Amino acid sequence: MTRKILVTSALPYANGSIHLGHLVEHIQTDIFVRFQRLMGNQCYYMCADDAHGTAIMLSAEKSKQKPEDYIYNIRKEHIQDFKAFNISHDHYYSTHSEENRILSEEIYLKAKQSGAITTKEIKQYYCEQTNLFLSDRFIKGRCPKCHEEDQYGDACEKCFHTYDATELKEPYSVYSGKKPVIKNSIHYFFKLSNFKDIINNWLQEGHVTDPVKNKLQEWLDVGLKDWDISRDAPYFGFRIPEETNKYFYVWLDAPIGYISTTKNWCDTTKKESFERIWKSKEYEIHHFIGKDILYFHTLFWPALLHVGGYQLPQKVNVHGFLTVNNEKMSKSRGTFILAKSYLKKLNPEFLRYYYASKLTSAIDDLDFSTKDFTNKINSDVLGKVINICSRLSAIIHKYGEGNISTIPSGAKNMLESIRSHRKKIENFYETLEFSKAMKEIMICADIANQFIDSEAPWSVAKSDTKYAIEICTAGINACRYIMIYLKPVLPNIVEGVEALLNNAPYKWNDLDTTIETQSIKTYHHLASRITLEEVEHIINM
RNA sequence: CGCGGGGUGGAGCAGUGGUAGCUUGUCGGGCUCAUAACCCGAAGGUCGCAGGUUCGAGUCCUGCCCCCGCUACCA
Repeated sequence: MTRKILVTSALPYANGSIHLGHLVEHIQTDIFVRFQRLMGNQCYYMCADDAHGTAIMLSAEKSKQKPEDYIYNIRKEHIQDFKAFNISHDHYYSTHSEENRILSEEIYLKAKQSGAITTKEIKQYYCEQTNLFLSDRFIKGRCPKCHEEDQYGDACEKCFHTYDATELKEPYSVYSGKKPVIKNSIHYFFKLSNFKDIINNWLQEGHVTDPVKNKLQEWLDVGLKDWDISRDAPYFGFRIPEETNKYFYVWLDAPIGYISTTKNWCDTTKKESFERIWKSKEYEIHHFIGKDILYFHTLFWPALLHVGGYQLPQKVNVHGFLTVNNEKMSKSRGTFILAKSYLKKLNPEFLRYYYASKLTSAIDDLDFSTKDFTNKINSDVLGKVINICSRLSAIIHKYGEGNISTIPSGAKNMLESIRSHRKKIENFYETLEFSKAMKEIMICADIANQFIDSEAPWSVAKSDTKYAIEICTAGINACRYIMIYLKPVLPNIVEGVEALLNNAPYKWNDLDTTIETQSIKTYHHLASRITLEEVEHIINM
C-alpha cells in the first residue's frame, strides 16, 4: 500500500544564515523524506522562511532595507544553502505571502467565531526612544528576588525565580539602554484551555514519543494559559482583521506557513489537491522540530488546526540541539559553524552521514566533534563503503575488461546475509533510529570486505581470471545493496555509483534484484578523505 | 530542598536481572585489489560513590558526589 505523507521541517527564522544546527533538523527530515520516496511512497516536503516579527523588522532597519527586501535576500541565501546539502524540499516558500495572510485570517476568524479569542488590557514596558513595546526578551534589569543584574523580563537565570517584567528593578530597554515607561495596551488572546480535550486526546494517540508525551502531560496538568497572539504597531507581520493597528504575533502565522506553503505549491504545480493533503485523512502530516519549539507545535498548533478545520499531525518528531566539541554552539565560545563555512571546505554528504550516524528518535543533543567526525567519515564512508567500489572496479578493469559476469554459488550466502538486514534497516529509517540503521549498514560493509578479502580475487586472477571476475561480480552486488541502503543519506555518492555501474536510479525494491553480465565504467573517486585540520578550519570561519 | 537529562575500557556510544559489548584509538600480524585503505589477533573497564533488594545488579530501591540543559547571538 502506498502511503501519502506530507513532511515539514520547522521554518527557519529569516534573520540570519543557516548553520549546522538548522542542518541537524533538515538533514534528519530529508533522510526520512528520501527514504519514503525510495520506498515508493508519495512524500512531499514543505518548508519556508519564518519572516515576521520585531527582530526582523529591526534587523532590516539596521541594514537600511525594507523588511520585504531583507527577507527576500535571506530566503534566497537559505534556499541556496539547503540545496547545497541536497535537502530535497518540494517547495521552500515564505510566511510573508498572500496565501499565508489569507489562511491566518481565516483561522483567526474561525477561532473568534468559536469564542476562542478574548481581549485583555495589559501593562507593558514601552521604549520611548524607539517607539516600541518591549516584550520580555527585550527588557533587562535587576532580579526582584536576588537582585542579580542584567536579567531578562521573564525569569532570573541566577536564582531561577520567574516574575513579571514590570517587577524588574532598574529596567532598561535592550534597544536604547534607556529606562522604559509603562503603557497600557489591549492584547488579543487565544483561549487555549478551550481546546484542552482536543489536545489531550491527540496526545494520547501516539503522535509523539513517550518522553515528549510526559513533558507535555506536565504542561497540561499545570493548566493551559491563554496565549497572547497580538502585537502593537509598529510590527512586521499581518494585521489582525477587524481591528486597527494590531498585528498577529509571529508565532500565530508561522506554523500556518506549513499550510500556506503547501497551498502555494498545489496551486502552482497542480500536482495534488490542497484540501486532500490538509483536510482529508488520506495524507499523514509529519512535523520535524527542535525541542525549543515543542510547546508551539503540540499545544497551540493542534488547537489552531482543529479550529481551522484541518487535520491534526500524525507525528511531531522532536530532536535535540547541536553541540560542537561538546560545547554549546555559540559565536562567543568560538563554536559557531555556518553552513557556508562548512561548504567551503567539506563535502556536504559527509555531514549527512555523520548526523545520520548519531541521530536517534530521542530528544538528546547531538555533538559535532571534529575528531569523531574525521574518524567516522574516513573510516566508514571512505574506508569501508566507497573502498569496496574502488577495489573491485580496479580488478574488473584490470582482468575483466570492465565487464562483470555471474554470481558464483559460493557467494550466495554472503549476499543473502547482507540482504537479511533489510527489514531492520527499513524499520530504523521509519522510526528515525538512523544511528542504528547506519550501524547495520556498516555491518553489511564489513561482510562485503571480509568476503573480498577471504576470496582474494587479485590472486585468483593470476590462475583463473573467469572465477576472479565472478567473485568481483558478487562483490559489486554487495556494494550495490549497501548503496541502496545508504541512498537516503548519501544521495550524491550513490548517484555516482549508479552511474559507475550503468544502473538506473535505485529504488528500495532493487534489493530484490541482482546485476550480472554487463559493463561498468572506470572508477573515479566518489569522495576524498579528510584531515582533522580541514575540519577544524570550518569553526568560526 | 526549582525542574529535567546524564555519569560504562583513552575517546564516542550500546546494553532496563543471568558469563560486560560496539566503533574509534593503541600494539602485533596478514594482504598488496583499493583513497596509508582492507583482513586477522591482542591489550585495555571493580559499569560515578556508598548502602540495600535478589540465588544473581551496569540493569531495581535509597542516600550522596559530579557534569549538562532549562538563559544570550540560536533551533
